[in-house]
Amino acid sequence: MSEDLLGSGAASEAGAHDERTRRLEKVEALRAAGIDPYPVRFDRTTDAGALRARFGHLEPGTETDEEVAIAGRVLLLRRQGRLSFATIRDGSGAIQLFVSEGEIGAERHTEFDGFDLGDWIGVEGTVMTTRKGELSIKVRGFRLLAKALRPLPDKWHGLSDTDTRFRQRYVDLVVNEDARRVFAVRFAVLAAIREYLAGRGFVEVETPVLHDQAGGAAARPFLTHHNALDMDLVLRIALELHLKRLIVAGFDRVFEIGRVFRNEGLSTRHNPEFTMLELYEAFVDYGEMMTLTEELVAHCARTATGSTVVDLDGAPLELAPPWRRLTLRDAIREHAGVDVHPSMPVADVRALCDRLDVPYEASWGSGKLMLEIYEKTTEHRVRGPVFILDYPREVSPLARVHRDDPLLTERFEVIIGGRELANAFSELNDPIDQRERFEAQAGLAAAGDEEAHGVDEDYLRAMEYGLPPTGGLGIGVDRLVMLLAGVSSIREVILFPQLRPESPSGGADGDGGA
RNA sequence: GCGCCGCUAGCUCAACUGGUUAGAGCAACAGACUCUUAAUCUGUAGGUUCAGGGUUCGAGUCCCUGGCGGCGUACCA
Repeated sequence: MSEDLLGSGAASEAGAHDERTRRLEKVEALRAAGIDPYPVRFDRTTDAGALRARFGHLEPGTETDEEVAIAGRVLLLRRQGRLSFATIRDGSGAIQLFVSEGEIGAERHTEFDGFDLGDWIGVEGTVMTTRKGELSIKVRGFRLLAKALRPLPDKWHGLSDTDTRFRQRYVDLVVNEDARRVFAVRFAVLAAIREYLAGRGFVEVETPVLHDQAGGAAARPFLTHHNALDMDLVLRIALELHLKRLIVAGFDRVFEIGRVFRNEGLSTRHNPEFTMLELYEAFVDYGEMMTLTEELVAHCARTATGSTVVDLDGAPLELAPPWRRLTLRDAIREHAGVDVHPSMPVADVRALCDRLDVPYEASWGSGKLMLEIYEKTTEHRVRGPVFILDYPREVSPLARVHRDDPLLTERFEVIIGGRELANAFSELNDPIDQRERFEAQAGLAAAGDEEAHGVDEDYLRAMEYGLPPTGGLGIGVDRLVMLLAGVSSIREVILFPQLRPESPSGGADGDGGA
């Protein structure tokens, strides 16, 4: 009978076949002996972390009367004749099992030794420490909770092949301590953001992922289709326009932490779906957004890592406020040695681009050229943290015109380690101005710019009901986590990053975009 | 998209300038062992060297095509 079992699943992975076969035979043997290898539940009384917290300071060689039941995955087995040690781990940490033949008898001890690395087991016994002081559970009873059929990777080296690590993240997280650490940082950052914003009166909301029109950012969207309505939809590329509708509705402070989707290339800094934090606060301008940003990031750093100092490219970087504030114009002056302003004639700015070796397109105005000069000469050299202020109006269709300069907007980006971490502005709340900006964007779209989008009439209608003065902020959560966890690839902070399909099937995937 | 680099046992890695039967640790299997902790010790088994083609007396190694990945670059308000 076992032949059928063996033939079916493992055929494609001949290498693992022997080990898998062996374990399948154990499953059959257990069933034959009336033992369910996949029982329905196990009632544990504690976990490894709680035991460590409570008994972590027991003297070596201590025996207690504390009876516990605990469950975990077998990670290490040290069989030593009539005494066995095992290390199991649950969600809170690892703990050692002390399994003595004198305690449970030869037959049960042999059964215990039949467990394989990777199996889930539940045990009961008493808390003790070994002579060397290792906190352990002296096992009185045990049972298999789930038989693992596949062997875990090398217990010391773990998995190193990045492809396998990302495709089989469930294995990566079992065997690679650093992967677990990075995601612990991520989850702490998310909790810290919510805690900080809740403390300041922000309400967390959820807005649609399926949009009938892309907007709120410059990016190519993913396309999809709703069958019942027979209409094409796009996956959102930003949270912005719905959140500002909610400010119109009368929410003073809202935020959303949500997935956005951009149909772009993959890199160490880009995944096609990623997590944005966007927040909007009525009656304030981008000045308050700066204060909020530096406090929020410092709070996240403290909560998730215990310090406001992170390692950036091998050197410490202080994230505690206040951060330097520098206008875009001054930043360019500082790093590129030229003075640019959107009021300059296009020909003059083009001449500067030529001099600085910055490529450009004929359709670009002075504002876009200015931004391009910044991005090519300055941004990647800024270590930060620094607020870069006052971007050209031409490249900021949702930001309010600067109070002192009609060609600029009240907008800032946060740069840390040469990368954009946040983007914020005093929101544009003049519906007439907004319509003009949308129409300019629509013109670009009509001219072939696939990242520009058309006029969002419903958003304009909302604005016509009155959007109060508002400050808005967007933070790339994945990049924030990268910074705080000290990793250089966005794939390290996304549980299941986008990869090519595993099987080289005869792909009918000519153009993924459409 | 383009360029460079990589892919060897289940896992982590070796294999000189193209040269004998592709090696080692972990995992596995058989055995010893009641305070180990990457347990240790003895023995055994385990390979389509990513795939396909080519050059050569001889290919893990050189060439071509393809697959997957990494890095860089392009793209990325």
